Order: sequence, then structure tokens, then C-alpha cells
Amino acid sequence: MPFEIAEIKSYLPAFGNELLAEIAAAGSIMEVPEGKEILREGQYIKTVPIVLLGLVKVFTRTEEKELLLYYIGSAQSCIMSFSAGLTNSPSRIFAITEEPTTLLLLPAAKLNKWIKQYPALNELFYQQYNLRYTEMLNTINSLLFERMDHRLHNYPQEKSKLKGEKILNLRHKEIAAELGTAREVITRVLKKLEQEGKIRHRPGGIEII
Amino acid sequence: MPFEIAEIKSYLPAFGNELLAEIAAAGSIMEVPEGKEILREGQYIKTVPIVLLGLVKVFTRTEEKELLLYYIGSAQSCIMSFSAGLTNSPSRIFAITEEPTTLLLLPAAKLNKWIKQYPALNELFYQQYNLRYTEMLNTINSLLFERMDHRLHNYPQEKSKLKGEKILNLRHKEIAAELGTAREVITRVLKKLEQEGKIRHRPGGIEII
DNA sequence: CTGAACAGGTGACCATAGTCACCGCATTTC
DNA sequence: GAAATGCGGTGACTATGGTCACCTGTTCAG
Repeated sequence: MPFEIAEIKSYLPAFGNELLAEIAAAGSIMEVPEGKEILREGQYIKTVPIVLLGLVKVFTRTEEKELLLYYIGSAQSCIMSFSAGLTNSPSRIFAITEEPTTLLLLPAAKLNKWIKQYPALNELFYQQYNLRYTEMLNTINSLLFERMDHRLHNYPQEKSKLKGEKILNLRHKEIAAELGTAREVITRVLKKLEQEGKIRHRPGGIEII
Repeated sequence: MPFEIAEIKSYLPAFGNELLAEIAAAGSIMEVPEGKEILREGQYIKTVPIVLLGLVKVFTRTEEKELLLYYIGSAQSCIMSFSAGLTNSPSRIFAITEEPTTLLLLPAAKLNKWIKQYPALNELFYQQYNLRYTEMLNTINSLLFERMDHRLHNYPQEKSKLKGEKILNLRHKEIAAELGTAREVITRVLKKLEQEGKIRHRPGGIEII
């Protein structure tokens, strides 16, 4: 898909003109609808995506269970693709769009050269590694130190911030997947949280108090 | 502590002479005995360590519980210090030497300049981020998908590889801390594993079968 | 209009692992 | 030699959350 350099620059203002010209020549833009899997386990990476607009969620999973690792928002990138692309190894996670998303795709083959040449790009990936490292640490801590009710109480607050909505319309099944547990557990704990007055059921979803 | 450029080069052969000269001028070497805490939560970082020789383990913890995240071995670095040093934010983890360890300390203030200037250093940190990302993902997966007996069976195998010893002499309490559980649980599960013939008690420690 | 599919609610049960309260044994310290 | 300390072992109990079976209500396609 052809695109304007100016458009990319509006999302990634730190990128210099020379880098943008290279990206325009070798990269591409992809529009992805909501709920589409854009990366799966075992997949080898040819292009590394940067999210320009939208929201992508990143999961780890086995046959029976899955767990949300983090969200990739606007002007953020996918470290797993980057790392898998550079080292030519398969992905260990899967990623799915949570909103309609516009991706900027960078060819993995050029990245090694680009990150050496353009500090702005280098910095972006360092920032992303930092961010994901922190988020994974948070995930580990919450898995290890917190009980379900606590995790379930924090979860919609995070999500609410991320999506800018006060009332969240979520399937119990989806929450269960993101927290790595079962649907019945969510129903049960949600009821308990409502009794404790921490959450309220509303037409259209759940409100956090 | 003064030191020889040649000595550092023997541990980090990818580093060029110019970088080594800068490190010799601004960095320092520190010898740390076994069992010493070298980084704690909340601490701000002035120097980023690279392990030349020895073994450092990195933990997350609360008052009641802790969990091993990963080991930092020879020619590896501590991403948490690096990230905390660059962004001037406090450490979220703590690190302790498991063996007598020689550290090369790089001043955080110079790092930002150095990583732009010396691709070898830049590459080292990318590699480390990749490595830790993978290890944290493994940790998450094992916390989420595996039961204690499985985790406790894998654990000494990893450790055995890392330390090059076939028979491991470990306190149950130490194993418990690394796996984020209680001492009694380790005793119990270890007994079960021995009954299943997966492990054997030996004078001097535990042998994995 | 009807039936399938899906969301969610619920009770009963169970397995895992965390907790508590002890013991015995060996080693170190005074 | 006595006391203190640390390690490991153990039985009993409990809490958390995962599983199963089943039910109700809603929506939507045919």
C-alpha cells in the first residue's frame, strides 16, 4: 500500500527525513480489522510492525490456557517480532488486534542496518524493550503475589485507561483468557467484587468504582 | 581498581580498542564475594555492571515471597541496571552474587553516548534484552502452565547446566525462594520426585536422573 | 417462529499448594 | 557439656481456584 511520508511522521515525529525516505521505499502500510491474529507462535518474521493507530494485544498460550502479556498501542512496536526478525527465530507469542489497526511494516532484513544508522529507530526499540521488560515484570509479580480478586479488580482499571472508556463491555470469557483463568472464576469473583462495592454492573458493561 | 585493557578484552572480544580505552578511563572493576547483594529494589543506578566472571542471580520479591527471574553469567549484563540507569528510574528487582564475581562497572552517564558510538556495545545490550525477554517469558509460562513438581524437576537441571555440577548441594529454603514457594512444599515435592525415581539423594546433595 | 449458539449464573466437588505446629538431628557457640 | 541455631521431615488443616454439570435468558439465522 502506498503512503505519505508526512503521515508516518505525524505518528513518529522523532524519525528523521532520511529514515522516513528509506521506510517509504522499503516498508509498507497495512490496515487490519479488529479481532484479527497478526502473529502466531512458531511463525518466522519477515516484517516488523509498528502500530501507527489502533491497539494490538499480545498473548502467551498453550492448548488449554492463555495469558495477556501487554498491549501495543500507537507509536509502539512489537519486541517479539523485532527480536525474532533480527535473530531469525520463531515467535513465542501470538498477537491479535483489539481495535481496527494501522500497521507500518518494516522489512526485518533492513533493520539491522537501520538501527545502526538511525539513532531515533534505535531509541524506539530500546524504549520498547524497556517498556515490555517492565510490563512482563508486572505480569510476573501479579501472577505470583496477587490473588484473583485483586488482579480482576486492577485489570479493568488498566483497560479503562487504555481505551478511554469508563464503562467496559467485556465478555467474561475474554477476561478469563487475559488473566489466564476460567470463565466461571471470573463470574464468581466479579460477583464478589460487586458485593464488596468495588464494581457495578451497568447496561452496556461494567463500571469500576 | 586499576585494570588491564587486555583482561577486559579477553572476556568481551567483540569490543573494539577505542571502546576499551574509554571503558578503562571511565569504568572500574569490582570483586564481589559470594552471597552479597549488589542491587536492591528502589535503588537508583550510577554504574551499570557487566559480569566478567562469576554468577549473579536476579530476583523479584515482596515481604513474604520472592522469585528467581534469571541468572547473569559471564560476559552478560544486567538489563534492569541498564534501563534504570538510562531512564534514571529506580530498580524493581534485587540481585545477589551466587559465586565470587568480577564486575566491570560502566558509568550510567556515559552509556547513552557509548551505545550510539560503539555498535558492539549496542549489540550487547540488544542481546541481553532479547535474552531476558525470553527468560521472563519462560518464567511466566512456567508459573502459569506448570505445577510445582514439574517446575521443581526442571529447576535443578537448569541449575546443573549453569554451574557445571552433577550433584547439587542446595538448601530447601533456597530452592523455595527461587521458585517462589515455601520450604515445606519443596521438602514434600522433592520426596515425591525421589519416590518417582526422578531424583536421588546423595551425600553432598541432590542428583538428577 | 424455532432452534442453535452464546453469555452468564450457580452449586458441588476436588486438587494444589500454602500454612501451622511440631519433631528430630546435626552443628556451632558459649 | 549445654544451649542455641539451622535444616529437614511430617501430619493436619485450609484456601484458592480449577472443573463439571447444568440451567436460564438473549440473540440471530434460517
